[in-house]
Amino acid sequence: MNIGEASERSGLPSKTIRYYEDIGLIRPDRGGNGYRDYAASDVHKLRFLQRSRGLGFSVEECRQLLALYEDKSRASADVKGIAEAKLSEIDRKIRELTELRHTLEHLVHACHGNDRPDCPILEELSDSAA
Amino acid sequence: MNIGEASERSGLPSKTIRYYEDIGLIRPDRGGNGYRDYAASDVHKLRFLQRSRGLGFSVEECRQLLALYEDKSRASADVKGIAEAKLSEIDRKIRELTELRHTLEHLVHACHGNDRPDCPILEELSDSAA
DNA sequence: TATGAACCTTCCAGCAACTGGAAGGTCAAC
DNA sequence: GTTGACCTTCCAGTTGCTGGAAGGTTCATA
Repeated sequence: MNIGEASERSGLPSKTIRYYEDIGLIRPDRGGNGYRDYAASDVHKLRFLQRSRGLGFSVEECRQLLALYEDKSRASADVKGIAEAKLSEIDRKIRELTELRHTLEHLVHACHGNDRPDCPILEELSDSAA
Repeated sequence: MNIGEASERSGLPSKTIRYYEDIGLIRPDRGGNGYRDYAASDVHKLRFLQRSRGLGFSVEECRQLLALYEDKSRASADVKGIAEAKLSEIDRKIRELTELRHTLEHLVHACHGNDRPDCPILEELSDSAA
């Protein structure tokens, strides 16, 4: 499939997809006309990149995560080590997002007053340092 | 407190803290010597920024999130609207992270073989489009 | 009191990860 | 065969930092 369809299916702009090719994250085939030709597996990788980038992983981290799928014959200690590091990173992100969610939800419920002088959540936040 | 301590407490490099001031995210006091002077509330904002940036929110989105705390007298419809949009965004991120976690965990457990020719998770991934 | 380390300041340059636009080739339909 | 929606490369600009130079401040120790 052409880049436009790959873009639509992956949720990434064509520009970004070409950029990912530039930096060696994906290597689509080329048709006789010079057009990039994406396989279904390419789209999966692109979707994967779209998600992990959106979740705050750097491109280099995404490259590592991607390698976990692609590099079938890699030394398993390497793979395991990287994967486990990423797993705890993901767990941390989930925890932080959950906290952020609670804070925000609390804010919405507690501070719905229109011209309320002080917001209770602000007091709370000022104390809950950590 | 000076920028060094604010950096330590917030987990953000001093450089980044100054940059956030440049683009108007925080406005610390200045001492007679010209040094920036951070209050505890500044550190809370910085920690908040550190987290939300790490979770894939853009600086502009962080500015909005921050406004939810700071802007006590804002029209409540605005605040609620923004907050609710952010809440569903956060929910999506949590869902995606959870999926990513499962995939990765599956990979670690299923593909621990050293020179295993094919990895079952790869087959699975190739099908589970969505 | 001075000297050195460890802070802080501004400014400017560079990098990461896109993003937009120009200039031009391809393709399918009418 | 031409129009419009694709695609191509290339180059410049933006965002969000990040490093380094050049210099001022503070504080402990000689």
